[in-house]
Amino acid sequence: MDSNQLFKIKKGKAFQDVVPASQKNNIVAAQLNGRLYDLSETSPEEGNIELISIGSREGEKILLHSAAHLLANAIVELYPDALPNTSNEGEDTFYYDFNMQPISIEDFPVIEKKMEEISHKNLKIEKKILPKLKLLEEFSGNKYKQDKINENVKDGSESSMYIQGNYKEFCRGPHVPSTGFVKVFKLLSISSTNYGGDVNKERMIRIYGTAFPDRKMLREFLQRREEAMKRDHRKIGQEMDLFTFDNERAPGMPFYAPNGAVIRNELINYMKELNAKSGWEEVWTAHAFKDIIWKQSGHYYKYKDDMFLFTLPNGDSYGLKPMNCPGHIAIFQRNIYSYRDMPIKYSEAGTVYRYEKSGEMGGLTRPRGFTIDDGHGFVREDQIFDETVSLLKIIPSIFKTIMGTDEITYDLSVMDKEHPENYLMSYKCSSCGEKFMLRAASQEFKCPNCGSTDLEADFTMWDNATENLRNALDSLGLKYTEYPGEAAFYGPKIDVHIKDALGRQWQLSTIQIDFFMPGNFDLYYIDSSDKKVRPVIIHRAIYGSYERFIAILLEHFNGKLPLWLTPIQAYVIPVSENYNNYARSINQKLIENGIRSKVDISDGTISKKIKLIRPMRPAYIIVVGEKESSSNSVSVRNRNDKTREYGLDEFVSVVLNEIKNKDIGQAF
RNA sequence: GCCAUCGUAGCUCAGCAGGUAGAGUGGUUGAUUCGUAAUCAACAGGUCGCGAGUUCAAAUCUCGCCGAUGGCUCCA
Repeated sequence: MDSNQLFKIKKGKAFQDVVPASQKNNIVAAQLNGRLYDLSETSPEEGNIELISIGSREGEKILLHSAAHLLANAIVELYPDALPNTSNEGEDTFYYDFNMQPISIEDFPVIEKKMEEISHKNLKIEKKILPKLKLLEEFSGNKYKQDKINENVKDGSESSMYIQGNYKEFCRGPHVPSTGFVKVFKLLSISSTNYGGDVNKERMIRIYGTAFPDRKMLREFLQRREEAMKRDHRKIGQEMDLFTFDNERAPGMPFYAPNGAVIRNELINYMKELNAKSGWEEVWTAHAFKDIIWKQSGHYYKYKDDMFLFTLPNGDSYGLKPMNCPGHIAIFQRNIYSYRDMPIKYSEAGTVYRYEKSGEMGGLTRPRGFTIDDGHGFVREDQIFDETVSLLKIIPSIFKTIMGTDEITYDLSVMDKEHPENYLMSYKCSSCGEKFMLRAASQEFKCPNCGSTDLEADFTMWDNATENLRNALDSLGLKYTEYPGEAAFYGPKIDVHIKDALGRQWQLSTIQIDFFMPGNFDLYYIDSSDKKVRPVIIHRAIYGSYERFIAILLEHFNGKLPLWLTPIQAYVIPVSENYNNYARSINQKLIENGIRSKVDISDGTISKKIKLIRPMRPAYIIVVGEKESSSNSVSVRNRNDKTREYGLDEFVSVVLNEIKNKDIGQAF
């Protein structure tokens, strides 16, 4: 990526006059005091400006943005009835929403041709400042633009409009100086959306595209895209024979075939190990509960449309668990606890069922039944810090071990103190002194004891929990971003994101503080002065869900999982029938050593067998014939198609070591 | 739930101006006994997602349903 260059500018001078002649085709905008300007604008003050090159991060964004406008320009020329709404830019792509007749990707060539045409004309992109009323007039035929103007421009004030040829756009800018700057672009896909993202409003057509400074970058982008497609976990899952879906009889429910069950079980076992080390005790809870528990937990009222609910012939109403916490709470409630017993920490590979709407499902990433590495810690308020630290210590090491990545980011979601009514808060009644909890936005705002509405909010619990999460992050020196207003209504939380091999961010782990459930279930422990005290629940998941995590791992590793997770660790092929027995004995020896091995004594050539087994991504393919059988050795082929000879015992120990160390790469 | 596209053999896909299905691969059997990405041959495999309609005739056209994919919304 290009770096931007610094220049001095005087007040009132046009930015474009500062651009060196040799750079005219490369510079798209200027930045002064953190604000971006079009090159055609004049500087409001004297200062140092940064010239934004088309290849820089900001430049790319401007390019994508301008490409979106180029698309809209082409669309209105080709489809005069089309009403452009709004555009947006992502990492490498842009989209533009239109209210227009349905089109398909078959129309792309024509649209792209029109875009090219406009680009070739190299129309100047001009900025015009107009008063609000004038702007509304300019866009009188487009209610979307008018809405946008009304939303963004105060009455009596002014804003900018951009003009390229006959096309005008209400926009803040900046843009590239002329349409000719957008010369390498491609339309990618089409989808639909609703105006303002509101399902009740009219449907819009969203067209996605991309643009780059040069052809090479576009080509690379398309290759990366294709690679990501090839790595789709559904495709890899089929090639490796990991799982299947029975769309007719159990839509949205993943079924693990033996190979997939291996991966799942290895991950579960690893989590069990980690839980044991950090004091999270394994429990097990049932899958079906009478609906009273979901009514008590509050899930019923909020999520009943998204739950699997059923009534038996005798009238009993049940629901499949959409969450594991009530089950863990039920276990917690079997006993009475002293403050000395706390924390009580339960964990379970807990399968939950959520009736995701038909369009919301997707492979393993969004199934209707999935298993969470769920944990619920029942803790004293003063234990939040320690428990959070302990989780935050373990989480990065887990992902380092499994995925080999250090690229982890942390989000701290806290309450929006301007709007305490959105959260479950402690209140003290000013007239009777009663203390209680209440979520003002969804409950009647009055004292449950005397009915007074003179209530005093008490932020202590929230402040304390938030401070503990913050301190936990700080004490480990972890960088994090704080998001006010993003907390759940029942408590603050920390989310952990991992970047995969394709550069995508995934939210995996979560640590949530919950003040709500303990109240719903009237949980308590006995403190040192013999009083009942409400514990706080810490919800935690590290992988998130096994299904989603497996999908992420498959795409991250392109199916070539670390050996300990690999379903077929060794695949033995004899050179001919004459060596079937030797091949069998190798296979047997590997299996006896706990290595997942298979032997292929079917009729066929080695080449063919290798060809057919490769998509299954066995870690090591072992070919044996005369040479090996006479020297008790194996010829081993790794996933990079390199081969190497090993004595049998040596190979076994190499493999066992690789498994034990959970190595990311192969032994050779 | 909404919009778009799609649903043909275990898998990948062809057939769709309407005339009741075809390839490759996998499977089985036989021949071959083979040194690291497809040995040869024969055979078996499908009520063309489900249901209705139009028609003498539907995989093909129409409608409804069920599913899948990409988005939107949602994601405790």
